[in-house]
Amino acid sequence: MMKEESNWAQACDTCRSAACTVYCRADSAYLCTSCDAQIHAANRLASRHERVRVCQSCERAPAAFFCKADAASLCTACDSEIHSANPLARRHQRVPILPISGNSYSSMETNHSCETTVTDPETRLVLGQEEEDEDEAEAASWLLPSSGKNSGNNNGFSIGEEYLNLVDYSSSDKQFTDQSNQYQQDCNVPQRSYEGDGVVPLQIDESKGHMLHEQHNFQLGITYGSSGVHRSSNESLNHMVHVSSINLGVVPESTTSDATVSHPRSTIAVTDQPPDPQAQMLSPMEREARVLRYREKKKMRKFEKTIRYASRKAYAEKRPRIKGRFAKRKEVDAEANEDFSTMITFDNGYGIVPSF
DNA sequence: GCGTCATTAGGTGCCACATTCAGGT
DNA sequence: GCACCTGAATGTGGCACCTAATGAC
Repeated sequence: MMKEESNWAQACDTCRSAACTVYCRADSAYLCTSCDAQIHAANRLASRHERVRVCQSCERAPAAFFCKADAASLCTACDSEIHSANPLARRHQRVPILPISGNSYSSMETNHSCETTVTDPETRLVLGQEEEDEDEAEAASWLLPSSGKNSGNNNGFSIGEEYLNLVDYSSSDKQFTDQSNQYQQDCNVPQRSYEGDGVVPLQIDESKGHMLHEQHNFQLGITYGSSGVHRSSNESLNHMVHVSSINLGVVPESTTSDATVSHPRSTIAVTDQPPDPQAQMLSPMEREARVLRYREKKKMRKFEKTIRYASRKAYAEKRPRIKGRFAKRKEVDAEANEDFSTMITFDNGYGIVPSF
């Protein structure tokens, strides 16, 4: 398939002028936000097309997972690449990205922010557009222009042997989502475990939750046991909760629970197509460079701390501390008095009158 | 529906400590 | 190449108090 020349991102199959943001499985087409909204709002049938967000790293393949720590949607290849880089990255919790259906971007918002839930579909669309514009601008800053990278439908990473894993990964991924769905149906809890800040699958039976996470990790090619780094799912999850909530600057709000992913189905088949041969031309150095740029960008964007209440900040700054911890004013006063009396005694010993 | 009061959850900065990483031997 | 040590870098917990949100009336 010939694509319009673009230096860095998969072009929209419809307008061929904007970078694609979603992949429509029914149409087998990569679409930009506006075309997606236009096409899938045309009629009821079209509105039921399932779309998945395009990988934010390579921008060339449908995203399969959302990394909560990095706040990024990643295709299987990028996910595997990035999260096998180091032990810390391995701990990032990723959840399967559910397809978007209907003419809204609610799932995107769910995946990419924990901000106030917008119920109005039109407003959602606008917000989605703004977000996409930001994403596009962001992507331009870290994606490398490389020859022949806009000619395929898949991710731009050389996968080679990895692809073999990904095929299995992809097929088993469906198992994963099917099991997840089955459980949700059994418990009548719609997508509870994918809730905004609720990184920990709160209501999942321990054995099932463990099984699901183990399977997920297995699919991602992550092995904990052999290196003695094995952690229980609870342990790792608890760890990730803190990382994600602090490092991402995600501020839980009262409306967070409303951000539940609402897709009735969660079938994911994002690696159906074989990898684009040209996309495999990227050297390991280029891949690493991309990953590094991606991480840098995410770090800059997400690690900024958000101050919601300046008044609280002001109080916190004024608040007395003992070894960095907030201290009770009484204790501080008592300590100050003790110091004061000690000082007086000490000073008096030398016959010096303290001047306060 | 509106106002008042009580209760509660969560946000805030800084430091000590823990953990991880890199480099040297 | 491996193990061990050391210092640097990074991540995390915990504290008290105040405010916003929430519920009851």
